Amino acid sequence: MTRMTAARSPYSPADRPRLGLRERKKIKTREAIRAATYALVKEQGYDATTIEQIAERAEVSPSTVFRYFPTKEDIVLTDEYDPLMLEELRARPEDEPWIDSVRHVMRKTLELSEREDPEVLRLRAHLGAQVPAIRSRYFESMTETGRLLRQALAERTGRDPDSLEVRVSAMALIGGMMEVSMYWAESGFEGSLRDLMEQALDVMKDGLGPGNP
Amino acid sequence: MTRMTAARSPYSPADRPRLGLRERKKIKTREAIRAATYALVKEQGYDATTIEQIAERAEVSPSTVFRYFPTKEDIVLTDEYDPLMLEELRARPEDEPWIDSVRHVMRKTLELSEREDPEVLRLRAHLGAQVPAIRSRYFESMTETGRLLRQALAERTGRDPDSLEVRVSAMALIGGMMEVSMYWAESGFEGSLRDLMEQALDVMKDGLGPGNP
DNA sequence: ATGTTTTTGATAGTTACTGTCATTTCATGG
DNA sequence: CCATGAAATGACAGTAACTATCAAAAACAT
Repeated sequence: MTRMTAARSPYSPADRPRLGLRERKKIKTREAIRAATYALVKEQGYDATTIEQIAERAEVSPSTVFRYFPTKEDIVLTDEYDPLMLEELRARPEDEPWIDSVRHVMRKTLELSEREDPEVLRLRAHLGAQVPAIRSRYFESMTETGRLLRQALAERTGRDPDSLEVRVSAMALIGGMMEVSMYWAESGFEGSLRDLMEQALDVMKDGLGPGNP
Repeated sequence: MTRMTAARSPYSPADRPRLGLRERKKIKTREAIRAATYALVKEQGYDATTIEQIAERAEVSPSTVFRYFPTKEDIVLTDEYDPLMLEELRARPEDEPWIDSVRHVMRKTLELSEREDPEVLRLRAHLGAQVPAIRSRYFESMTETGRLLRQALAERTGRDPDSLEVRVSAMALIGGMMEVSMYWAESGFEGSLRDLMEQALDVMKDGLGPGNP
């Protein structure tokens, strides 16, 4: 956040339109749609909430909702953490074991997410555990995150990012992370997600061999 | 298959209606729907194929299609291997490392599947790689398979099947297996899926640690 | 053959999503 | 401040996957 390169703008120092009215409105609309969705979902549940209701509460037309989000699931799940994670990942030392890099990146991302909006993280995990459609989309988006991982893993181990080994390792990790989120939601959000995630990483690091302790 | 407890039936030994006309028709309808779907998908692609077309070709009404399969994706993906896998898994020696048991079970299941219908396995992998909706459903069904795995893993390692460790291990493995299928499809079905799967299991067994070789 | 139960098909409805086009809203140069 | 171009919006019509309901048809039991 606050990553807008403020840099000397052509405007006088104090006042800063920075974003045109159009852009600001777009952001507001996006937020309005998301907020409306979160509220309605909390009130009625996900399935019972229709796009029409969301549009009404957000004071836009249904068309506009679809213009901002391709699917209903995306309204709940869309975020912008991937680029941040990538940045963070690149910042890690070259010789660090990749799984430790992942650990750091995840920790940072979760911290950030929890600081910005602790509700959302929980709602997502909860819906991911309950609603199949959401879980699916959730998995898809983690798969995309997994692609970033492949890149990093390949660089660290000097292997082809498209090799079976790299792909399987990355995806196994994604699967594990996914399950952590489910576990967290299903156990009523006891304990911190970060701690659970670190435990999970320990398990996977040591391998799924014999008595993987 | 052929697990129907044949036991002394009230019929004379030679002739065996065994399944009433009703049951036989149901099986035939089911197969007709599946066959129609596979054919149409091969001709036109998945998205372009509608339930109406499927119904028409299978010579049933759309209602009936939905009565047999809850979703379009299920027509493509539904199978009955899970119970077989469970059986197979229980047959493995108690003291075998669980991941080796998985290896054997997967090998057997893939052999069987390839013997019964080599086309289907490929079509599924292909669609899983191409069509998001199918991939999602695919993942869901593997997740269910993962639950069986949890049980077995727990028994072997004397841990709670609902513990984070067990759940993460099982799901990581599922993620890895999922990726194997994608890999296979994306590389044009080169090599045998079984070999790829075994490679993947080796990778995961050794752990996702430092330079997981 | 007849009464019962199961399966089917027809029909109507809901909802997520797509495509198109006219209208409105912002941006910009004079 | 206004005219002109560009972007965003809303209204509308359409598609397709599903759901629910109910009467007709098929299989079963006696």
